[in-house]
Amino acid sequence: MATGRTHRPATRSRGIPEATVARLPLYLRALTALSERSVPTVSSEELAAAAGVNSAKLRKDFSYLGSYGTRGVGYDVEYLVYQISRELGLTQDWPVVIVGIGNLGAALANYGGFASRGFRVAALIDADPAMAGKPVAGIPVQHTDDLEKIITDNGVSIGVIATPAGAAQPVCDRLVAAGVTSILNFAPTVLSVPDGVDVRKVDLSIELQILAFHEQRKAGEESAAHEGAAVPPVAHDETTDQGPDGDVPAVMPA
Amino acid sequence: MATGRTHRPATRSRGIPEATVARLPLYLRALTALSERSVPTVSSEELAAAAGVNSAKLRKDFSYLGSYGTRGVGYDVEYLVYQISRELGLTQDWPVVIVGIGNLGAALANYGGFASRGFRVAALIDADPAMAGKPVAGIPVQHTDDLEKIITDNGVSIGVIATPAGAAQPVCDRLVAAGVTSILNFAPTVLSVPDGVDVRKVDLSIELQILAFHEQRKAGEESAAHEGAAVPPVAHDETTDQGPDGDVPAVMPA
DNA sequence: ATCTGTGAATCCGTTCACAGCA
DNA sequence: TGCTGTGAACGGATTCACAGAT
Repeated sequence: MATGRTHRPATRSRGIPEATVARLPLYLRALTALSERSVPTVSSEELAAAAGVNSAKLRKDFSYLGSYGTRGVGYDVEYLVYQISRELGLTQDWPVVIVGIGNLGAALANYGGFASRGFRVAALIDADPAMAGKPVAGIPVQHTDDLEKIITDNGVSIGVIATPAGAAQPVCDRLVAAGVTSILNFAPTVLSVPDGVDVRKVDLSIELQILAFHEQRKAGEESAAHEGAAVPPVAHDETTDQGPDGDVPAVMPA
Repeated sequence: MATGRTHRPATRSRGIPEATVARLPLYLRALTALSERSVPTVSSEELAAAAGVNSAKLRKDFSYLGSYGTRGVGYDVEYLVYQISRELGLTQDWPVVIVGIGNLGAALANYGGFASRGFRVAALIDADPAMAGKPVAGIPVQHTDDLEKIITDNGVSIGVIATPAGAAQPVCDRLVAAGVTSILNFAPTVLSVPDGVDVRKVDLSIELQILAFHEQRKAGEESAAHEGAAVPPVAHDETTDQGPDGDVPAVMPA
């Protein structure tokens, strides 16, 4: 069939599985690297290796987007970059505000991955009056008082919260009230938001705790070859699967 | 080496599902807050609300740890804090090194959540000689040349990589060679590591891209009330479930 | 001959609903 | 009565394995 159009099987899926959505950025990154090296096509096997997943998963993922490959050959790199970018909504440019310009907020503001992928830091906001006007990453910090105006003036729909835990929910409420519908939360708090607002959470201490769990298990296994009598070293998981995706992070108050 | 086998032995009760492990830190945080307010017991319903999950999931999660609740009453807060801490391996204290002391590395070093939860920043390492000796968060930065010695001297098994993407794999290799077996990677790269080494990844631009996807979908739905004829607005998920919708992380061998 | 696309099988996690105990 | 603990049902995600396209 003619590739190149949003072939939309009305009967079924307009829904790409969440797990697949979470991997698209991974594929996109790998493809972008190939594109920069002017590689014209890539097989599912090669691309999967570059993205850190297995090829069956990758092909299944791509099958949700449509039939963008060529049997016997592989995928056209440029074409796939475009299709995935479009699917992720990166062909437009999303203004983002960062609230809470402490160490982490500053790091985020300076993070180059923003601009390069469809995101633009529209404003930096902090509650400390002493910060107001000070440029961070070339962008002057604005005071929290102007939050609502900043959001509406810039048409911001994505907000990043990098405040201390205690400030996160109030900030979140104001962002949502002003029209933000997607939030990336670095504060170690469970945010409550109305229906229709997405929250993703990044929590450093949680990630470390998960690592500690596995670390402890490894240490225990070294000596504990007993217990039960039939517990092989269980080398954890098999394939090169790197992705935590989603959670956790942190910023902690005193 | 493709088909990595790794039989997963029918792990008995010692095998807590990954998804559950990923939530334990969440419960622990909520419980710690309750503990600080001297709340003696809590029901699955209350604790679930505080952690941002539903109560059935929480009870199921706890059932993997053992029967720590009292029917008709709830869970003893202090006891649960202890049990979960133990399960996560937080009753011991884990020395951690942070490699790459740029904006992000500094933010991580300053992050209070470390010390408070069983982790101790044993050293900060950077490749820039100009940084050497300069204290960040009260800890003097050391040069990459001494990486191996620092790891072994401090018995470090958990490393945090906050370097630019290009430096991540070489740093990772050196960490692993020196004895590190768990890595938290903030660099936007797929790391390859030998079997037995855990890698978790935190990637800001990926999180934003996932948000952009949903954001785009929301925008599209506003006007597109057609298509199919039987596709209700599907307000994403129902309950304010903050979890990363189910993905779990990572372990990856080479 | 090679590599994609995908049904079918399987695995894992979530939710349901109720039995069991305080 | 109230709330935990858990088998069973369910649903989503991963893997398998092969049909189909080039």
